[in-house]
Amino acid sequence: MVTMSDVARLAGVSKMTVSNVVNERGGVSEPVRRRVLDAIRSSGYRVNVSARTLKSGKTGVIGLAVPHVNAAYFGVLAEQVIDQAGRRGFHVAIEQTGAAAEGEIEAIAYSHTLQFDGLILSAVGLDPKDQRLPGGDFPIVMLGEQDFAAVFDHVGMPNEAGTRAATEHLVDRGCRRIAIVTGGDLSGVNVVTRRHRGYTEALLERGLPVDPALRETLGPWSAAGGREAAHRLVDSGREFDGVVAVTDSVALGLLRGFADRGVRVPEDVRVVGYDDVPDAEFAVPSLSTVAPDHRWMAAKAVELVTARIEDPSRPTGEHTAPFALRERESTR
Amino acid sequence: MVTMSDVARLAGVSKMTVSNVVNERGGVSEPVRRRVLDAIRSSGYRVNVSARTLKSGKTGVIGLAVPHVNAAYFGVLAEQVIDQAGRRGFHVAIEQTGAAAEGEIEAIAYSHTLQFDGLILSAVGLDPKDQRLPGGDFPIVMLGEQDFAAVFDHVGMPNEAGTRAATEHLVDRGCRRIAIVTGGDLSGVNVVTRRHRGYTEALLERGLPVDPALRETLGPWSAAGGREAAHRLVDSGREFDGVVAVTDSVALGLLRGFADRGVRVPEDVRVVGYDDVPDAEFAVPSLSTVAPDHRWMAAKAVELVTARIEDPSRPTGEHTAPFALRERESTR
DNA sequence: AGTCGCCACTATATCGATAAATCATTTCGT
DNA sequence: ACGAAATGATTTATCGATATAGTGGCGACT
Repeated sequence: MVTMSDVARLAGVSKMTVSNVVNERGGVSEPVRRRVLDAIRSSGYRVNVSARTLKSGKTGVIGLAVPHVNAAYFGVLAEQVIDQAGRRGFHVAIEQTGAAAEGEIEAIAYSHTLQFDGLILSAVGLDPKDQRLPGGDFPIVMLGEQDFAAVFDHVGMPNEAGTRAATEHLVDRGCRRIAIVTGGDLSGVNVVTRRHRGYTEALLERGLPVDPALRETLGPWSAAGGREAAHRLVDSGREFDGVVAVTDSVALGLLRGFADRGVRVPEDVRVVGYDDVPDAEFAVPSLSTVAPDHRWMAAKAVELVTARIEDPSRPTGEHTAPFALRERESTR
Repeated sequence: MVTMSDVARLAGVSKMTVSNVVNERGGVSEPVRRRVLDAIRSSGYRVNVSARTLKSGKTGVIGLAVPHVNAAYFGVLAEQVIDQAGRRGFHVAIEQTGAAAEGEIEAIAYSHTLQFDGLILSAVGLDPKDQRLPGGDFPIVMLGEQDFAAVFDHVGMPNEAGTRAATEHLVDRGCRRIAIVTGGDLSGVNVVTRRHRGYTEALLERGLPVDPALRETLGPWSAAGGREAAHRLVDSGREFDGVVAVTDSVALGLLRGFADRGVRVPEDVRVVGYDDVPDAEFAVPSLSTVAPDHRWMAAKAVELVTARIEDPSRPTGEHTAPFALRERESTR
């Protein structure tokens, strides 16, 4: 392995000068600079990032911790974050938390040990009051779900507004008995309750009753879960002409489940999802959905985490992504 | 920041003893071990990975470089690799290459500087003869696509066998004019030509003609590309009763494109894909597809890269994943 | 002339952990 | 009972880069 000393010897200068050239710090005359660059090229030298990190305390890496890398919305997010971080000279390392508080705490702890400069955490299991949460000493941006605004920066989705728009859209299309397929923790303030509130508010505003029987809960927010929920909705004989799904994965599962039972979408039932995953556009029927601006979210998250890396004492803030309602075949 | 020396002072031992406790190296008496562990707990000490890496030369991190993190099959792969690597005590850092030789070379170079212990590279743009490729000095496992078996370990997909099985399946279902939707480099030996060969071989074996007019090419292997290909196939008036798609993404696009034109699947045309992405099962109609064993591939790749990390001089090998044909509604 | 300031570069001391060598003690074999 | 081996802990010398202080030389200003 070629070290900086080797290059220094080759160029006939001190290794500090090599360091200055490598890091473009200036104060090096042009002929010497050229000699050093030549020596670097001919020796095939590469900086040892561990050594640099050890001395400087900065890694140039931002951690991105998500519930499952194998989830539809994750790819969109990761791609944007990698892109945005790259523009600011940061690399991104991806962690998987398993959608549990355990894993999320682990990711935070690991961030310290691996010495990420900052962490973007898409937390779903973590409670804002969890005692294992670190203080404000490490740059963390919470993404998408729970609201930790008091302690950390938070980039959230338009949960209530989005679901309200989705529900209103169904009403506008003539739906009168609108079901909601959701699941998880229905107490406190979180994604589930917020999206649920958007739904009830829209119904009340439009003068429609909120029927608890039209709330179908599911376990994992997956296509498989959605499919089974659709089966239960149909098989139970409940009457409904529209469904709001908590995510697109679930909505795509619903489409499948309705197809299993011979229920036509949108003729018999209209369906609207949330996320605008890539597949939503290509489903049959294509899926109407709430499309939060993922690019905006990624850009904001990276902006916040890099800002906090530079100035750890800046005040935290709460930011909500804009969204659009994509009207497609499933509500036509 | 708490260092090992701080812990040593607190426990009244040398820092080497602390190191021995932290790394479970043994040779430490139980009472001293306990004292050190207490000191670690009370001080909140965490090892500094940069320092450890600098000295030991090992990072405990395996790089996983893929074309786009935002691709259907990637999630499945990444999840498996993370899981398998975790079992062996490695973490996984994900890189994005942008599906170009440039990015792939970059990923390899970066692996050195970030000092990954090894790299699993899903190369699509790189030529096996590229001069920028490093020698056998760094543990690299090529995944999925090109065949670099002479220089690197390679875990491949059953390209020919899989597509042959898919094509034969269509024939068994009564298809006689089977189109193939593919794209990219049709010369040399790569995914495209291999899958294409599986298709032609199956047709010839079953005594069916190979009609070049039934080969529809596309640009990016995406759902959007598949959708457009379906439009072209239908609008051109070519007659066909089955389609083999080069990937599931393309196949899902085909389903969408046929729906646009009122072509029924499987009644009018049967469709089979390749990959068995999670959505294939939930599409309407659900997609018949070649399902390479992703878990097997991930396990093998991790096994190979860790083996080479331990013994860099071991001979390279070529490994092909087993597969299953999932028969679903699109060919029923 | 003196000295102040600047420039280009060098010397030295770390950053935090660990491999290898060393040093006390015990324990053991014969 | 004495040397050999085993045990438990410490010392020392790095790993490769960089922050900081320092050096010599030269022009400029008073």
